[in-house]
Amino acid sequence: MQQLFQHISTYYKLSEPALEALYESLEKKELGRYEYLLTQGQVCRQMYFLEKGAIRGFYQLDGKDITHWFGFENNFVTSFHSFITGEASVENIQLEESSTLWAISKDKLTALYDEHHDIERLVRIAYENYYIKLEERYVNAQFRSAKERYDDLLKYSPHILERISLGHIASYLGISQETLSRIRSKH
Amino acid sequence: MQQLFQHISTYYKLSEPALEALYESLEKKELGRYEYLLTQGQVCRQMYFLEKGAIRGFYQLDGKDITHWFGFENNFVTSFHSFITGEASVENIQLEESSTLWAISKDKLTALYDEHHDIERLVRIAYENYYIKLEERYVNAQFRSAKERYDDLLKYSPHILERISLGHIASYLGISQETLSRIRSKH
DNA sequence: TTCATTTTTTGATATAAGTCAAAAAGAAAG
DNA sequence: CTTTCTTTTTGACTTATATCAAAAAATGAA
Repeated sequence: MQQLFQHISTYYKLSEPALEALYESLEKKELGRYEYLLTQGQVCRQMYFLEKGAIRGFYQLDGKDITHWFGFENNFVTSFHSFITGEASVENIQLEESSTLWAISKDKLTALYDEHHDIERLVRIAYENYYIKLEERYVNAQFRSAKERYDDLLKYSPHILERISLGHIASYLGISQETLSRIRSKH
Repeated sequence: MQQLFQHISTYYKLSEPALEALYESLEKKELGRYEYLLTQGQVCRQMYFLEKGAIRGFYQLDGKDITHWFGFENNFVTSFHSFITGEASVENIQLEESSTLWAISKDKLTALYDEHHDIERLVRIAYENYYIKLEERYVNAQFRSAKERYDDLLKYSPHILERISLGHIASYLGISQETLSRIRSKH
């Protein structure tokens, strides 16, 4: 919890009453490796803050898993599409490591927006940051070669390489596992 | 202006005083084809609402233009990274058609957040929507073939095909112009 | 209309990356 | 330690897409 509060203060400094209300709305979850936070078809009604651990989001395409994001310490994770629209999720969220999370329901978060302008500000700022990160990821993914994408990962997100299996990383990078293995073998 | 107000009401219904304050902060711009809203190296201090026209965002890679987004009627456009961080932009924003825009400066928008909680809510909701649209675009871009990406564009954004030159569309789809031409020739 | 410029198409060839199959290496279980 | 199962690597081959070059078509100006 301390860690969550520490992290969100890098986005925006909440007032004491807002922090207190937020505290009241959060629920701690401890889950083991390979457990699911969400499976496709469900509506995602929770937003999670990942205090410790690793998580991936993936969906099925032609019978294969496509991993399209990872979450680690200090990340907010949810199926954004489902959480925002209230529609059934097309993605699955699975733990890659045993993890400690803080969950808040959409209803409680919505209520907090009404009661505390600064919580809505914090979330607005968080969305801004998540938006530009995604935009960067998009540009890197679409307009660069497999090798360049791997080199970027090595440079900017080496923790992913240390904690996630090659198959999932290859999928995340949008390349085959064999190609990734070959790229890697030529340092 | 009517159109902007109409459009934002699909996100969230603002109070009368908020609408009035927003009205006071907007500035109308009419620009011609090929004019620039922003060139790389500048800090983007404005957010634009595109009432009528067409716009593209692109950056330079190995001497070539890479078009990574288009804007049309009812879109909010800016260099999000630069606007949000205040850093110099790596992208250029150029008009594809003569356009009518409404501009708001970051300073004025920030002031509006303080004065009107509901304007911050509107923007938070807009970011949510833009985030999930970008996420969809990301998944489509990275995990599908050139043909599938083109078919998607044809299905979901046919207006792009009618209004934008093939070279820019190919760049947007992350494929060469020749390949796009060949895909298209086989209906 | 005619000429010049830009955009799109077509052809030949090269290359990055995928697929299928099997071997090797690593991790887990008894 | 073996045995088993999973993950990673290697090899041979295929395929999608890029690149380079030139022709054709479209657009725009005079």
